[in-house]
Amino acid sequence: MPIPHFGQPRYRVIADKLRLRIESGAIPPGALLPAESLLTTEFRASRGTIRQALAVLRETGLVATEHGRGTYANPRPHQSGSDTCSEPETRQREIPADPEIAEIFGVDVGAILIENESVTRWNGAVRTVVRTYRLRRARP
Amino acid sequence: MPIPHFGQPRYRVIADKLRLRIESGAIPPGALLPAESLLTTEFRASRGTIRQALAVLRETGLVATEHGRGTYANPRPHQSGSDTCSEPETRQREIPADPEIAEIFGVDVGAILIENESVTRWNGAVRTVVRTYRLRRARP
DNA sequence: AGAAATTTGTCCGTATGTATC
DNA sequence: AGATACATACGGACAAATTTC
Repeated sequence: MPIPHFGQPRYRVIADKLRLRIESGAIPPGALLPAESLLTTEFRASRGTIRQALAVLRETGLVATEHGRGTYANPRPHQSGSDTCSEPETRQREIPADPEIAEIFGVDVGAILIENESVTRWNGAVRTVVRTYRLRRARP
Repeated sequence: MPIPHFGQPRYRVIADKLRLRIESGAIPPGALLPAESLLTTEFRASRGTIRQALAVLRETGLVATEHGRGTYANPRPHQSGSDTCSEPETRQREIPADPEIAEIFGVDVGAILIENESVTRWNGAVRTVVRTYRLRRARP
């Protein structure tokens, strides 16, 4: 028996309540949200509705979900005093295409690609490595 | 009787097929996609799965849906001239670190990294491949 | 103007697969 | 190996917006 949704959809109401908990600090950054199964009993909603609510928060980047682990609040640490985020260290080089990336580009294995690499550190530790590949090609 | 989802989830497969129809021009910009009820019969999938596939295309801006009307293809080409730039096709996977990237992160070779890959096409041809690497969250 | 048909939106319940602990 | 947690998928029901007759 579906429960009617007068006015605001239930999943938005639930999303708002969860957002309030995160923004108020009741669920601190990095902390795990209650499991979906718990949220179903707390909000008396089906799991599909709970997942819809979490999807809203995920789209806005307020939470991140990992398979088998759970949903974390505020995965991006906010800027605060002593944290140091280094300027990205970048480099460019030319490399031969391995079989996998050759197939993506639709070129022969070993074809020359231009790779841009950007390394970002956080408090000294490498946080992300971004590599961009493109074909070396004549200018249009 | 739920159908198991080996490899690619069904909704992603369906989303890819629909994207192909749009990018190939089989469904021209501004045109209506088949109704969800039609797609269920065509792809032999439940409506929920169809809606999940459409949600993928909606997130990338490839389609827009209006209540009571339908789902429109490519409402805003947002690309000047005759060039067509597809929204990136993304995927996430876990890979063992090769010696080079292991050194960057300061981890052992073979350590598991999370790789996000985004492929952007231009006029059908692959333009850029962006790969972002990060460490898998350490156990709490 | 109004009723019916169409189409998307929301919600429920259930079952099973897959990843993590 | 078992328990826990998220992911995918099915089917049904009703609500709300739009179009059609």
